[in-house]
Amino acid sequence: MSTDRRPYRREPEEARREALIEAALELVALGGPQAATVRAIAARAGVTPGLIRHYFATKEELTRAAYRRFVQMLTDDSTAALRDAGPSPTARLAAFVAASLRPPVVDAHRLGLWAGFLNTLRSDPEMRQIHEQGYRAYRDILEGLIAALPRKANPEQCHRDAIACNAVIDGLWLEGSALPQGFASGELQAIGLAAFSSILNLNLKDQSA
Amino acid sequence: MSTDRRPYRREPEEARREALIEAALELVALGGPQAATVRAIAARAGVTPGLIRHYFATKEELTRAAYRRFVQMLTDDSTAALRDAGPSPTARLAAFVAASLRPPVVDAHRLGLWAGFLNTLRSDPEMRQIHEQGYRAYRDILEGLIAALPRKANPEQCHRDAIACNAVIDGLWLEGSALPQGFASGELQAIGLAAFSSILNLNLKDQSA
DNA sequence: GCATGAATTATCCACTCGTATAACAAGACA
DNA sequence: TGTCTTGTTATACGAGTGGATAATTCATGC
Repeated sequence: MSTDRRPYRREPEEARREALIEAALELVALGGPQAATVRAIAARAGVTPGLIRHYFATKEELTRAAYRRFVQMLTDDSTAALRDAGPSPTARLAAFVAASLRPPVVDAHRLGLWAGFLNTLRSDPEMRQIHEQGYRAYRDILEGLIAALPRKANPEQCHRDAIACNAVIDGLWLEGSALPQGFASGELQAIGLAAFSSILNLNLKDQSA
Repeated sequence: MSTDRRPYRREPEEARREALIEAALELVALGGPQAATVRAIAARAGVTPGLIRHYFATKEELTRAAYRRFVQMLTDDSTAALRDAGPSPTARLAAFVAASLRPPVVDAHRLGLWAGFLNTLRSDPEMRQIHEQGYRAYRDILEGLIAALPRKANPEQCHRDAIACNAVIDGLWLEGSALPQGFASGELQAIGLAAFSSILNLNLKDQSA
């Protein structure tokens, strides 16, 4: 008798983990954490449910890995712009801000993810820790860029400025992600640069890459 | 034998509906939609699960009623400040902005609610409609306040300004709600008023109530 | 070819969810 | 005080889902 078993390919470990994490993130973004069931994740990743436990001891572990990756993505995409930026501190900050306020960082999908995970953080302390690490890392980068600016400002001032600037980015990010049609191309970045200029008392507007 | 049945009081219809809606909102805020089960809602409202169907034909109906109330709350709390504001258009706008950027509108609880409902909107068209009605109502109020300002601006300009100003409020709201400790008392409102002043090219900062 | 372990299949068990219904009693009204 | 209405409780169902597991099979590198 023919056992019509589903054909499959053996993938390298990293690729599989990757695919599972990716699938989990997509599901959370689309339907919240309750949509990211083991079965749904497996289906979306193109494998069968049993396989998940081959790579992750428990579903929580997968969830955490997914969230870790999400947080990482946010900072990575903003930081990537720094590589191509010149040495000028002003230009580097401008590039960072601009990158944080355009796709793929600004994206409805990511907003959905963010919202989906938000109240997961309340219950799971480990998730919360991942969150806070990521948040701090992002703000530290921003604070470093601000501290390098050619202006008179002591460390405390830089710290407070970083908090305010971070708030501006977060707010604009939310707005741009929630209402993609509300802003013309580049408008969000222009608003952000203007706000930074006014907070930091210098001109970033002509520095954007 | 003694049937130790739970003692209870008969409440007026409105009070019960109110309590159930309130309980549902609290649960969504705390743990997302998946936490707002019929049983949990009933427990939090101090009744037994069966009662819910006495007031709401289905759970969806309760969920929608809850969301309707949430959306209403957001605009109501901002609009309330208009009642005590003077007749000056500038002062009225300032009062509206300030009210939108302080508790109880700015509140971690409300952010949790907002996030919890976000990806419910995607699946349920009726929920989406409630959302859009509420959003438009809010922005219409804002646009009305802006149109009343003593300045040279045609309706199209007012419309675009309203969108931008709305974005500022939303962004700051998010930021203030997510990081309550990040802002001193009144700081958020000050930032908002400054941003409005710059967008609308007039001075709102000395108008706040 | 053979051994290895990645991937499949099938199933379990517990639990939760929303819903339905019948019995009960609180409070209004006579 | 007695009776009626209906708000409220209690109980249960039936379906479905959740994550987890154990055994089986076959793709692949050596």
